[in-house]
Amino acid sequence: MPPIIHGSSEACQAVNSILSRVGDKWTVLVVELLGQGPLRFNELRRLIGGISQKMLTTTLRGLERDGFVTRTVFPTIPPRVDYELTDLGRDLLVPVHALGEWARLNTGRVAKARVSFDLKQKDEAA
Amino acid sequence: MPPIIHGSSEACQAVNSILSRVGDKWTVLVVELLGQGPLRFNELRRLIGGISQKMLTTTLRGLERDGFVTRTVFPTIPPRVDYELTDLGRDLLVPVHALGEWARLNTGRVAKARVSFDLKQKDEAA
DNA sequence: CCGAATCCAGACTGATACTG
DNA sequence: CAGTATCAGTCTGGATTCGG
Repeated sequence: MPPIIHGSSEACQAVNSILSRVGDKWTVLVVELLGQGPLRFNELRRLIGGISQKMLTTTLRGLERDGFVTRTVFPTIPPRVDYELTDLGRDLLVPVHALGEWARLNTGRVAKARVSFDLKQKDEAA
Repeated sequence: MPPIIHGSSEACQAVNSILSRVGDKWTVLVVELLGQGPLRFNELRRLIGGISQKMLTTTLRGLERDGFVTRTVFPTIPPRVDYELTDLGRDLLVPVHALGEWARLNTGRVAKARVSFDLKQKDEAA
């Protein structure tokens, strides 16, 4: 999953690496949910609603690998696995929330731009 | 390109929509470059280095559609096209820079987590 | 209950060639 | 110079099935 930028500084690669993780389909949602406290696998699954086990597993593994969440297994019957944000994960939440807040505030502007752009395209086609 | 989140509020969809644009391979790089002033197509191409014409076009069209950049065509020979950030684009740069700054500061932590994770994986395989 | 493994369709990326 | 068109390879996400 490492997008490599050739003509650019290493700092940019670092940024891109973070953005790639943050920008994928489920990561932010999972991180935000875990931000309110630890959750079990199927609790997450239910809360998200439209995610497959595979994608949830993949997402959680990625987050675990990058040190954003911990995975705790209780070897009971039935088994139980808790996921929880690390300090690093909670740290990440700060700038992510800022971007999220920006998105919430500016959805209207973006939506308007899209409509106007699409309209112009259609006109040119005619 | 609309990732749909089922079990979640509309606000989350909005956030996700922005993050999907921001998280793709070239968008941030392009936006940051344009943040320093308008650029022509091939100037961008050269500055980025590893991008194909097609991807640069696609990225710029997406940014234009969302209202983050303007596209100005000079019908001269040879033709000339300038790309420039809009107010909305410059606005977006603020939270994006915050996230970028976080990434720069925390690359080490993430890298360390990855190494330790991969090591643990390898041990378990043995 | 948690999750690994497999298979598959569709989206995304990119190299190449061509156009105004 | 600034694209568009086409085609091939890769990657992603999801359904299904199986295991601990």
